[in-house]
Amino acid sequence: MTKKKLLIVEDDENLGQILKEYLEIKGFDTSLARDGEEGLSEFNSNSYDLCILDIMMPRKDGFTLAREIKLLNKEMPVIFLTAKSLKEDTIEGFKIGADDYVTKPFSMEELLLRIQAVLRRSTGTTTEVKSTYTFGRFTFHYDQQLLLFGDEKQKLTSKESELLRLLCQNINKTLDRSAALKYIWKDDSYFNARSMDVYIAKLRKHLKKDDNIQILTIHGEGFKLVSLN
Amino acid sequence: MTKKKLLIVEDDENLGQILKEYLEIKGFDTSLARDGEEGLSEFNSNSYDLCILDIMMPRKDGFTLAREIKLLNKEMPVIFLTAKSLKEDTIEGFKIGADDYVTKPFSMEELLLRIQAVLRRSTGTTTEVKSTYTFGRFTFHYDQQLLLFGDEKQKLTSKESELLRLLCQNINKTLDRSAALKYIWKDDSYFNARSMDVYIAKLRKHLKKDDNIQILTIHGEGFKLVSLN
DNA sequence: ATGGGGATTTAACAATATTTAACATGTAGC
DNA sequence: GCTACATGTTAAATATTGTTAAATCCCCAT
Repeated sequence: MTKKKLLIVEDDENLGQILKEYLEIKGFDTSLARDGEEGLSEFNSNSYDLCILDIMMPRKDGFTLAREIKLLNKEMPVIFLTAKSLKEDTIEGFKIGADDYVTKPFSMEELLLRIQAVLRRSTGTTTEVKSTYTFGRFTFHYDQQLLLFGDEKQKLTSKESELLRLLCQNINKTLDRSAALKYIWKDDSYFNARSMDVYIAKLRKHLKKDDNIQILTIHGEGFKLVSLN
Repeated sequence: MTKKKLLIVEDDENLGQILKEYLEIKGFDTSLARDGEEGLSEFNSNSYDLCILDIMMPRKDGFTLAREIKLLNKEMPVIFLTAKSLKEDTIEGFKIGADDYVTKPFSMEELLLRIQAVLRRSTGTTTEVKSTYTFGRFTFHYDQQLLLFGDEKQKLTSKESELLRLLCQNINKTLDRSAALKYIWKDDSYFNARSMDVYIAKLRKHLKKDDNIQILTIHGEGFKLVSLN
């Protein structure tokens, strides 16, 4: 059995370091990021089995980061670290889909037990964040920003790729407008929303080669990439 | 024989986890949601054989969740978990259509027996929440928001699709106005109710191609999609 | 630094979806 | 029949999304 990969995002240097060392001794493979932004790019560049996120962090808080992580991988297990055991915080956390919640100060043993519990229950369900997607007669290489249709190659722009990836990652489910905007455009504003609409149009144009693939509009909510057959 | 799928909705992390683990050992395939909202979206995205719902939960209580589940699948077996054995609670529960009722604290064995009993009596009746409905000469693809009549394709809007799905799911039965409003419009208010009436009119217009299909008004209660022959 | 050229955003206008309003009709209870 | 209230119907008012093109931004080669 291979080592489980943990992503720790914690802005307190000391605590972060202690966590990392302790968990590595306990046989995990860990990465440490210092804030939400760094955490997201770390998450994007490697694949993990579980994320441990501090809530209060500079640049991007743990809740926001968790939402973005779940956008890419709904099943990714997340454990939050929080200073206070505020009820609202807890509720907000579980709304996002926290798998567990640890209130500081906590003992390393406690955290370890919770990590093991979460991993035990989520074994096998963990969906990797892929970089290649197949739907209908298309193959989409996110890495290379390339959309293949048979032997036709279509080069995509960065924004097109980002958006198509989110749609693929949520195939046959509704991709929330606001979540996608915050993820790709970093901000849900009027103009960004219009920009997104323009990109949806571009993607629809690319995808119209296959009738079985469609991007549906869910009015007031978002978009859904649907694949028949 | 394949594993039965159970949906557990319980906000107490400990109890939820214990239930999940115990029932999995007993050979069930289980999912655990932490509150009513999460429970509903879980229910919507997978198909289950039985739901075990706690009553007192944040965001959306078990009764409300049960009503919404029954809206999508009247036959879905439901077992309620409740802290107190309040008479009103029990009555309210059975009114909704509880199949059983377990008062905390309870033993795992007791719950297991009840689950098995409910499953035994409901075997085979479990109606899947489909995404394609056929009635009269129509075929309705909820996923694609598409209503087919022979080779005529009618594209539906999101709201039309949501409403038609509820009607289909309750075909030849009365769809409760208030329940539908809370489900689709998230809120039963005067204006939303009028909006719903407008959409009923739209659907009637679409459905008038087939005389054998009608949306009846059940005054003061709701609407009923009836299919003759 | 400068200009070309693709990528992205902004703008303007069109088309749809949804809600609100106004008025008509129907139903139940008295 | 009369009243109160629920529903039917249609159209106007809003809000959201679609579409296209111009304006801007950004990167890179010169």
